Amino acid sequence: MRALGEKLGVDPTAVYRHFTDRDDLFREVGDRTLSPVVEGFEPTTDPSKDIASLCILLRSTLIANPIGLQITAQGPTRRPNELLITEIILSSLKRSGLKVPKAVIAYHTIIEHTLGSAWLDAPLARAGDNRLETYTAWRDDYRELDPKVYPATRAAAGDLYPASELVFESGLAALISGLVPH
Amino acid sequence: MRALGEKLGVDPTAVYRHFTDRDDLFREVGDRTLSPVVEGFEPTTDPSKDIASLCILLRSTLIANPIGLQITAQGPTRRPNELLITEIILSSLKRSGLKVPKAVIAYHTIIEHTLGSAWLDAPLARAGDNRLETYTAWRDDYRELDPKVYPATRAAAGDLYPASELVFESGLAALISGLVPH
DNA sequence: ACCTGAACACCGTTCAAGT
DNA sequence: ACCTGAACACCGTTCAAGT
Repeated sequence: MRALGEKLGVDPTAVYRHFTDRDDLFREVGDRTLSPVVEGFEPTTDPSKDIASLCILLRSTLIANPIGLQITAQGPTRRPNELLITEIILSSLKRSGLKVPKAVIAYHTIIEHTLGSAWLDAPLARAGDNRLETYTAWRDDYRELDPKVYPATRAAAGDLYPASELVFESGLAALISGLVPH
Repeated sequence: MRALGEKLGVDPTAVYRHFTDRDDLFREVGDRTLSPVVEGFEPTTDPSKDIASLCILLRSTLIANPIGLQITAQGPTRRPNELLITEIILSSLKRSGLKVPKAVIAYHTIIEHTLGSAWLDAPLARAGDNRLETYTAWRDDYRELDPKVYPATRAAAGDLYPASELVFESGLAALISGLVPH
């Protein structure tokens, strides 16, 4: 709050005139950061494709600007951009032929997968270029494990931590093809 | 740290003799909290079943004691219990017939799904009994949305936020059947 | 070898007072 | 209607000093 005050050229406590507390401010800013998702989304005639492209865009947007991520774990903000994202996913699921109780489970599963992936990948993605070096260092650690205690991990060591986008998208594809009629 | 010191009847700064910093302590405690997963796991002859039961146990353990969750987002701790969980999943995937590059992607996808679900559900699960009341309050909010702007969300309002275990397990089943040979 | 205690450099937030 | 500034009640961590 002090850093924000300085950035704005204003007393740190002036913010409390406009937001009840830090989390309230974060919810508002967090929803603003989602506007590239709503604006960048391009609907097609294929509901499964729409869900996939929206989720990929949502994940990369959250990773680029993770300010809203921690607040999301406390529940839905029910603010405009978040609601529009919910609407796009639910209406796509409806278009795909899913009725309401199953569509809702599919929605929660898919959004949970997307938010979870963004949450796990955000810290490393921020690190930028040394992300690849970090992965290499981890792999080296796994390579030094005792093959008697951890044989499968030791054998897989060199292949651990592939591109996180690949992991996310392969999971997303499995979820969509498992939960959405096609 | 001050609260911990008081609990131990010791100066708050005494901890720094044994751990380099707060995160170091949390990594160690976090791995200890995973021991019920390793000890409670009961292997069968079905690799897919083993992965599912391990992940369900891991998720509920993390939710019951989420101290290690935030640290996990900064990368693997590579401590004993975490490594054993990795080993169980990778060896199950191997048993199922998956070779190394694909097995690793399946591993990351499945563990990401499990950690992500625990992260999203932990705050509400801690709230305990008013969790259901919270869900009801949220549904009421969604029911009041403008049906012209959010038709699909409005129509699904009453069914949103089903039991989080159901959401997690249906996603897990879809992932396993999509990524693991059977 | 381990712990203490003062201190540093921070936090989010409240509230009376200002303009 | 909005901002200021002092103050409260906290943080994690360091480091010289103690036993």
